[in-house]
Amino acid sequence: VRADAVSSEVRAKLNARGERMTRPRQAVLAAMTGNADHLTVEEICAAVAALDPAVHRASVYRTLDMLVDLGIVQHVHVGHGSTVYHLASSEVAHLHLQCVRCGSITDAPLALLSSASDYLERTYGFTLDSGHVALAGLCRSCTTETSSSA
Amino acid sequence: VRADAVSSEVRAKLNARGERMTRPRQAVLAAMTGNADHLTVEEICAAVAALDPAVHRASVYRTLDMLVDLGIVQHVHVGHGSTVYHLASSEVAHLHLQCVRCGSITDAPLALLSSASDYLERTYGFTLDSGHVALAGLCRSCTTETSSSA
DNA sequence: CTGCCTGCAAAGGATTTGCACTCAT
DNA sequence: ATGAGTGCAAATCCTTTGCAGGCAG
Repeated sequence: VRADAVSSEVRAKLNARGERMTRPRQAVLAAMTGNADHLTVEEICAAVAALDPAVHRASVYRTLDMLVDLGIVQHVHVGHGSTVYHLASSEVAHLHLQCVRCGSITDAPLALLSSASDYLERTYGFTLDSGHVALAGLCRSCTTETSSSA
Repeated sequence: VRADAVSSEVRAKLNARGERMTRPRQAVLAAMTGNADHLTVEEICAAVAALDPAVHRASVYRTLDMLVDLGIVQHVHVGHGSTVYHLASSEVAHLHLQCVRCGSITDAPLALLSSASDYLERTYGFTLDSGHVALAGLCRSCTTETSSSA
C-alpha cells in the first residue's frame, strides 16, 4: 500500500540529510498513512502505541515536526482544540471547516478561497496559506438545533 | 469617550442578569476600549495592571469570558500564538491575517470571504464565522525576504 | 564505532478551578 | 446582609527540552 511508498520517500530524504529511519518514525508514518486524513497528536499517539508501546509521546512530537519540515505532513491549527496533522499529499489539497459548537471538522475544496487569495496577494502582498487554519462556523446540524430549540 | 458608553452598556446587561460591575471588570473594559483593536491576554493584563495592580490574571480571563458571553468582545484564534480579543463593535467587522513567519497580524475586510461564505452555506449548510480565526500566510515583507535570501 | 535519536522526567506557557474572603447591591 | 466575584494557589492541558543511554548506518 501507499504506506511503504511514503516510508521509502521519507527514508530517502532522511538519508540525504544524514538522518535515520527509526522505529518511532516508522510507527508515526504508519499511523498517519493508515488512518483518517486529519489526526490530533492524541490520536496519533494512540495509533502509535498500538504498533509500538515503547514509543514515547515526545518522540511523536519530534517526528511530526520533522515530517512537517520534510514536507511530508502538514499541521492545521484548529481554533478550539488541538492542532491536527495530515499527509501533505492527502488526496487533493483541501481546507478545513470546524464547527465551533460540536467541534466536528469537515473538508472543503481549496478553490473556495482562490479569489480571496488573489485579492490578498494583490492588495496586501499577503500570500495566503488557505489550509493552515481551520475556518470556524456552525455546521448544518448545529445550525438546525440552534434555530429550532434554544 | 466611548469607554463610558461601553461600560454603561455592560453594567446594564449585567444588572439584567443579576450580576455586578466590579473594579476588575471596569479595568478590563478600560483596557479593551483604550488600546489597539486586538490584544492578547498578556497585553490586557499589562494594561489592567497599570490601572489596578490588584486585579488578578484569573479575573481577567473570567471577565473576558463574560464579555464574550455578553457579546461585547470577541476572541480570535491565532494559529501560532495565543488567542486575541477585540471589541465586537470594533469599527467595522473585519477578519485577521497572520504571518506564519513574523507573527504580525493585519486586518482585512470581512467582505473578502462573503462569496466563500455563501458557497459554504449553500453547499454544506455551514455558517461561516469569518472573523473567528486568523487566516495564515506570509506577509509582504516576509515574502520578500524569503525569496531574496534563503 | 559514531553520533543521531530515543525515553524519561521535568520544565514551560496558557488557561481553569476550588476555596475562603471581599465587596457591590 | 447576601451571594456574586475576587485573589490566590494549585491543577490542567499541551508541548518542549536537557540529559544519559541506545540503536541505525
